[in-house]
Amino acid sequence: MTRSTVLHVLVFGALGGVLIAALKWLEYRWLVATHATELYAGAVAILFAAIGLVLGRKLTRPQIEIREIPVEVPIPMAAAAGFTRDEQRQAQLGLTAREIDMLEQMAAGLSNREIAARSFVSENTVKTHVSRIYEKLDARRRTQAVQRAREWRLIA
Amino acid sequence: MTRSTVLHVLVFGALGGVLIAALKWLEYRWLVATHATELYAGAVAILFAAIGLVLGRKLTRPQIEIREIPVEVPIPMAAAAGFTRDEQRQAQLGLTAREIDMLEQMAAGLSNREIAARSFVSENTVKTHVSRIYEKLDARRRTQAVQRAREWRLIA
DNA sequence: GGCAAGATCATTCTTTTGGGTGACGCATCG
DNA sequence: CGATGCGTCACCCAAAAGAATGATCTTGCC
Repeated sequence: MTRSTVLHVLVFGALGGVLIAALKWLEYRWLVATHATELYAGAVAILFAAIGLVLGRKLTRPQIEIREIPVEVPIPMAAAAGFTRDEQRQAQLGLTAREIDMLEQMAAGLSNREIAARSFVSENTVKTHVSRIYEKLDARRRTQAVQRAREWRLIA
Repeated sequence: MTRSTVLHVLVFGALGGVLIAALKWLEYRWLVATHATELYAGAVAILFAAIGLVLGRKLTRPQIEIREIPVEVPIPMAAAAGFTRDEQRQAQLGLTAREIDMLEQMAAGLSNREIAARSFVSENTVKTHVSRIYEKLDARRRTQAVQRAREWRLIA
């Protein structure tokens, strides 16, 4: 194939393309001329359908879809792990800090001996404290004292 | 006013109505004849606008409007004042209902004698139960058993 | 300085608890 | 029917807890 041959092919191709385009253009003109009303109606239809669509979206109230979204709610400290000693009542009952201390260890399930060891005092001392605690809490037993102390928010 | 007068009024009124209606009809015919295209276009416009509207409402996804509405949520019993026994662990430890029963009374601060009286059994029986509880809870003291039972949610 | 409160310790005595063992009755289950 | 689990009860012994009393020491306060 020579260069001129290639050129010819390209020229004829281009001419063919132009010809087809021209024919299509004429056909289009004829279509527009003969079906003007239908085209007009079509255009109006499309336009108004679009307008209707937009209006339909914009002007109608948004549909409310009730959906429950789980939300993390911070649990109030006081209910979770927090504890506040009722110092009011503690003072009112005349419980000393040391006694509250003993009380906590009693509640932890420690024996007098164990408390004595941990507190670096004699077992007798612990017994004295414990006895006074009973008096103040009006308890007769260890478990009762612990229960009362809990109930009255003197210990956690 | 005589009957005939009334009749005349009615007849003239009717005739007038018919005349007006006729004139309107002619006017309408003329309007339709001269503005056929506009009317056609108008009708199409209205129709398609309606179609667009309907489609816009029906075929599009509903607009979701996320609106957070604070809702009063009942605090779960378990967290508020309620208590749920860890029956899992209870079974796992092999604690019987009777033992839990005793455990609760121990926690209430009752002595073996008191528990015996309230449960209508002998003090010895209570002691047996209590001893078994200690074994199962791996406790050596009353207060310790109560503490463990609380910790493990076996009692309130 | 002296008083009151709080913490410490001891001694004595009683009560309660806890450990160990054995036994009986009653269901349930394989 | 025998095994097992549960609830019941008893007896003995040891340990822990509780009651009562008295004493010392420190600290804060008037």
